[in-house]
Amino acid sequence: MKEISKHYDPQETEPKWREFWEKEGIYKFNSKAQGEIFSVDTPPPYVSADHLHAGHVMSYAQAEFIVRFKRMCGFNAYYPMGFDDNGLPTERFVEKKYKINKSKISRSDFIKLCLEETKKGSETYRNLWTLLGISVDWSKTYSTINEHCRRISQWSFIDLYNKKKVYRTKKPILWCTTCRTAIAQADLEAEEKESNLVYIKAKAETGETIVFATTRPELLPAVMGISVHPEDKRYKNIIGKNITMPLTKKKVILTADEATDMQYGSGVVYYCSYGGGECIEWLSRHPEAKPIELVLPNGRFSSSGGAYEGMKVLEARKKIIEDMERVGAIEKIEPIKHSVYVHERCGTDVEYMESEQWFIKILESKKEFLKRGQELHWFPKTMKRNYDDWVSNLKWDWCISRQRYYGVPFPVWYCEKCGEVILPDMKDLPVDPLEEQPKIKSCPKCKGKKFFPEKDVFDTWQTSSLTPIIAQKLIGDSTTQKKLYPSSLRPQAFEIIRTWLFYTIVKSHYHHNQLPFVNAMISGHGLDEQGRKISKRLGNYIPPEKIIEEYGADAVRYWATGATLGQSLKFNILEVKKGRRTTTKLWNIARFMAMHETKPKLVQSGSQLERADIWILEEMNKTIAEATKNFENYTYAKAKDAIDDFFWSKLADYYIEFIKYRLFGEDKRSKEAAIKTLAMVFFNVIKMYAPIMPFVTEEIFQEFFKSAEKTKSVHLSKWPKELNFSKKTNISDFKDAIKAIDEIRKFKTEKGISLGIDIESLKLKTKVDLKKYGEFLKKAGRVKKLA
RNA sequence: GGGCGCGUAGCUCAGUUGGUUAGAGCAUCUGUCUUACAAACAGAGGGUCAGAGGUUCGAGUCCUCUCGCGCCCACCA
Repeated sequence: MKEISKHYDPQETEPKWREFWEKEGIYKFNSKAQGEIFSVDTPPPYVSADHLHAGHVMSYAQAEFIVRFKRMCGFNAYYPMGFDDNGLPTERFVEKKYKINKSKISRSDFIKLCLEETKKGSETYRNLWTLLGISVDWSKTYSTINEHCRRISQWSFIDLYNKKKVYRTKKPILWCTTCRTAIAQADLEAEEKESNLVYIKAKAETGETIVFATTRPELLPAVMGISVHPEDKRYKNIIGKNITMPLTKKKVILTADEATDMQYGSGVVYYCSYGGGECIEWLSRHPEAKPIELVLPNGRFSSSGGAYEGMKVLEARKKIIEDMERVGAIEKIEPIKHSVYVHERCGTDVEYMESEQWFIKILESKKEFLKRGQELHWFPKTMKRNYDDWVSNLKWDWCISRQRYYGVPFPVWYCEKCGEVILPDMKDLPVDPLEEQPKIKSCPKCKGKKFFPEKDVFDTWQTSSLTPIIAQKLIGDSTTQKKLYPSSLRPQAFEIIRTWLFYTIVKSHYHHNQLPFVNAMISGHGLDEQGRKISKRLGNYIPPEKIIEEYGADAVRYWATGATLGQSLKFNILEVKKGRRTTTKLWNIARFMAMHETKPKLVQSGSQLERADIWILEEMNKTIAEATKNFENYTYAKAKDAIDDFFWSKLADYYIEFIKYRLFGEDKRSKEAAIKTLAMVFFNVIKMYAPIMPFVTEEIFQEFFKSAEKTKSVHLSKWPKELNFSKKTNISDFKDAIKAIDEIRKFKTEKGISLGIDIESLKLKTKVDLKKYGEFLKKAGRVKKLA
């Protein structure tokens, strides 16, 4: 027998198996392989996340436990990998990294930089995922900016256009003045901010002074109207009268509007274009009012701002308050805290402005989306509430056009003469209308011959909402394609339910009239050891590569297994260390087993099994049942606990001690039964740990169990089933024997006697059938006489 | 303001449909190099299960309220 090293060293073994898996294509998808397909709609991470940390590791590892489990259960796993590398996240990243501004660089240079960063980013990911042993099929990858994805994204747009789910219109929209683009409701984030509620005095034509309160006094030049509640007695007599604004001297009519809250401020509200969603709603009830374009796309005041032209919003606010104070138009200023919407990518206060944009209709189908949410299997169930809340509260159709550079272009031209929308042929996709002309020679509507391109690009989610289709179409043959949609599993984090998950359902509903995936597994966040969010800014993380280098990938994965689905998990170096110790322990048991040469041909019949053997086999069966159930429910933390408990406390601490006297004894039958049982049980332990710790289990499998199951890798071996063996011997009283063993151990420990030393005699307090267990207790407990 | 989740040993958490002295790991203390493992093993101490009230023969577990923490959502100008 060749020499087996005494210590398990992940640094040495892990690279070996990484190469082996890659070379042998262990995780390669084979459409002709047996087994039902289990397909994963892997989250394509933003490649702009150049600082990968434990949080990333956690969320991807968690999904991966399930894939490995399913693979061992005989499913044909389809586990591709994607990278989300277009749109604002990448642009923002490049802008920050190179300190550039979109307006000061050419579009093509900018895109070039983005592509470079994208490439670097995906390599960073691939390296870490490989280190971690994430079992994706690296021959099935996509990036959301590549041709494959552009084609599908543009196809989706045209299909929705044909289905009348997409429209273009000019209306007030959400706008980010920093990113200089329209954004969608899902891109908003509420932020609690300090502000001032300014009470402004205005003169009514009747001579009375009327006071209204606002947090946005700078929008005074864009005032559209002013309202009170129709029942408000204080103002009844001046409804319908002219009100003159201070400074601008602009006159508006005081209207009655039921939406006005009599209790808030002075009970008078002024509406301007646009102070917020409420102004837009008010406008829809008061068509007589005229919006004014005050804030320009760059965040500065237009000429409509008069004296404030060219100022940024906050400057103008300061100045206008000063000016009003000077003319005595301010009654008082109350400091308040209120939540304002900011753009989640850059934190800028969101403006509302009128603009022409493309939208996907979502408001009209809320009910259908809620129904889809009901059809979906949520893990954990409570996450559905999150989705329901979001869908029910939607207020805007999905704005998909972005006035940006780096993204999938709209496949759209317009007729110069009549403005007709010209779309390409599906077969010509993807197109870049900035680079090419439409194939048709003249406008079908007006026969015009000149066209101009749509310059906007898609919202990044317009493409990533199609990942199940993108993944499906990576496979060529159509028979397999059919089996790949919908995906079996969508693993993702909770904070993108309202975006990625929701938008994917929208698309699938419109395109295919079905769910895009059967199960959704929602993970929480990885936090730092104090429970704070991990971020580059706080620097509160150790690079995962460092941790892997020190403790091994298995150990890091072991930590990640500890999370409850949907809940955040604090990073805990002690758990990583525990993982490391588990690999060592597994290795040691393997060595022990190998000392007693055996082939895990495993247990044959019950006749030669002794009570301890039956006990451990029954415990093993319970553990297999428990681990299987929990992996199936995605509660891998519980699966891990069950396996840990069985392995450490039952197998290592008891069973091995129970059989030592037999392994070193004379009775060949008894020895054989013990060896076989040990091999059987340990083999199944290895298999059960395989999804969690793929490296050490592979090492042990290749070294000791290869002959037992004719597969190339433990990861292609069969997930353990409960073992059938003769249950003729009733061992329900074996727990008394264990209690007796405990008593013997306690006795020796308290006397300071080594457990390895035989003692002369002991009178047991534990009630145990000595006729049955006397011999066993004496030998396993190392006591010469028992009473 | 609404919703969801959490609050159990010094720390991190398990506690299934309510049922005997509330569990684990780590940490602490004591002992042991036992023919796999001292990166281990054996043992010990440690908890008014956030607080109050209620239902019940019986509550960490169910109900109500209070306090604290986290998250999601919400146009109050």
